[in-house]
Amino acid sequence: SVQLEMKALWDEFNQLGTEMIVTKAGRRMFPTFQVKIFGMDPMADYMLLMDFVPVDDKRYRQDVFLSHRYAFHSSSWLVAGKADPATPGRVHYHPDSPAKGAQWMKQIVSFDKLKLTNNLLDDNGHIILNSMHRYQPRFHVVYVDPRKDSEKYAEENFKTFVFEETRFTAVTAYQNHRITQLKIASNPFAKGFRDCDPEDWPRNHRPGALPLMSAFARSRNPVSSPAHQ
Amino acid sequence: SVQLEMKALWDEFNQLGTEMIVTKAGRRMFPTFQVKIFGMDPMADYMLLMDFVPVDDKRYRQDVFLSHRYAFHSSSWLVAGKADPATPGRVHYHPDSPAKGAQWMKQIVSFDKLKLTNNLLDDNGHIILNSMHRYQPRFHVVYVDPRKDSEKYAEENFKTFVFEETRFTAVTAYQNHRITQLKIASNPFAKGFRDCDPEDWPRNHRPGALPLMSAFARSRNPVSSPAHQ
DNA sequence: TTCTTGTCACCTAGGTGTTAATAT
DNA sequence: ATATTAACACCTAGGTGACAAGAA
Repeated sequence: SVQLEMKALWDEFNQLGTEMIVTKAGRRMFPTFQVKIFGMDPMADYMLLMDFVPVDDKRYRQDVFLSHRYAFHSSSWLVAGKADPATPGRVHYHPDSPAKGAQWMKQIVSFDKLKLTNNLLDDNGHIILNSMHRYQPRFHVVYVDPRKDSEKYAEENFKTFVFEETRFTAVTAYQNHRITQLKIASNPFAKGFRDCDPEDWPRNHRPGALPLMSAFARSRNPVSSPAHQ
Repeated sequence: SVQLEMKALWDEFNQLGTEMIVTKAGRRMFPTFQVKIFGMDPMADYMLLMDFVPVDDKRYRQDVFLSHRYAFHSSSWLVAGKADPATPGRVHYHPDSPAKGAQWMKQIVSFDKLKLTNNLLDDNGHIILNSMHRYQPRFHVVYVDPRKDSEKYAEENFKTFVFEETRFTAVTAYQNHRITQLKIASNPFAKGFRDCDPEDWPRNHRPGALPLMSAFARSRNPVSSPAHQ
């Protein structure tokens, strides 16, 4: 059996409609797909892998409010038509594969090397997805059968686990501002975009440090760092 | 068979008398011990590991020149007496162990997670060495015998490789200034101490950047970074 | 005196959302 | 109009030798 790690965080994202950025170079997922595994044969070899299947055959587009004179981006999705041609159905093997059951079970298994791309010609082995389409991550456990006619037993030698709360829409830029804010609040690498962090602010506060700029005041050129200019 | 990577660099260090820093928290080796492996059974499982054996039973001390009025640190070593009591003889398993021969052979095997410490009570699994003592790194390949009476064959199921050019003296601070300079010149993480780097200086040069301070002018307190103060 | 320790500035390496410019 | 790209400031995480202070 398999237990999804950080389920509470996944639920929070899922409630808003999770979005995952895809880039040409490949982008990690956040939250990272992580699981605890139980009930393996400690001595047997297993391969662990993930793939991503379309949730439907639709293409989405961002919703827009039409006010009296202005248009506002909404946080909901409209169906924009039929899905684009399917992407190459790649899989991502956990880089520790193959390994013994004991190895897999003794700690959380993290797919933090997995990257998503929208580049159909990607040759880095990343997972290729269509932007503006919805996907369901799947987790597969494959028992490495030592018998030499193991192909015959392929059907019974693997097991698939699906956590619906990990569904997401692939995007090249966030569509829902609340998703952006939740990513900023929960991903350590986005700490630079937090307007304040009540949690550990007094601890880390250095009196002379430059104040964090608000998201609105931020712009690229006018801000110069004295150490670099 | 096994081939030492970066042999030219190891030779250069060895000619000067390689020194490796040991710290309480654990310090990586530089150069890193890396090998290419040939002739494994691609389908069989192997464990790869390293250990460190004393080269002799001596303790060393730094040499000093006595000039007319002053004493200068030399770059040679004097025997200071008999070795201190032996440290716990730990081994470091390559973290990918066990893995198939095919996996090990398809790329360079790097022991960059291995750390050296002088803390006899270390509980991070690091290699414990006595400072001011000389050591010979050893590399071991263990075939994981599938037979259930595999203990009987332990003798024939492993092979040890020794590269004499990887010998070094464990130190808590560098004794030979030329070793320090070679480390600075060849370790990317020490780039901050290079006085100049003719190789790619024009490329990386930013006109407004603070100039690198020379080794002599450097001191801790008078230098303040405007971004942090 | 000689060796060890802890802290520091300065790096490498790479993961974030932002933004302006460019496609479509 | 909407979607994508590429450069960027700002982080996390952690590997360097220098240095001052401490220990033996």
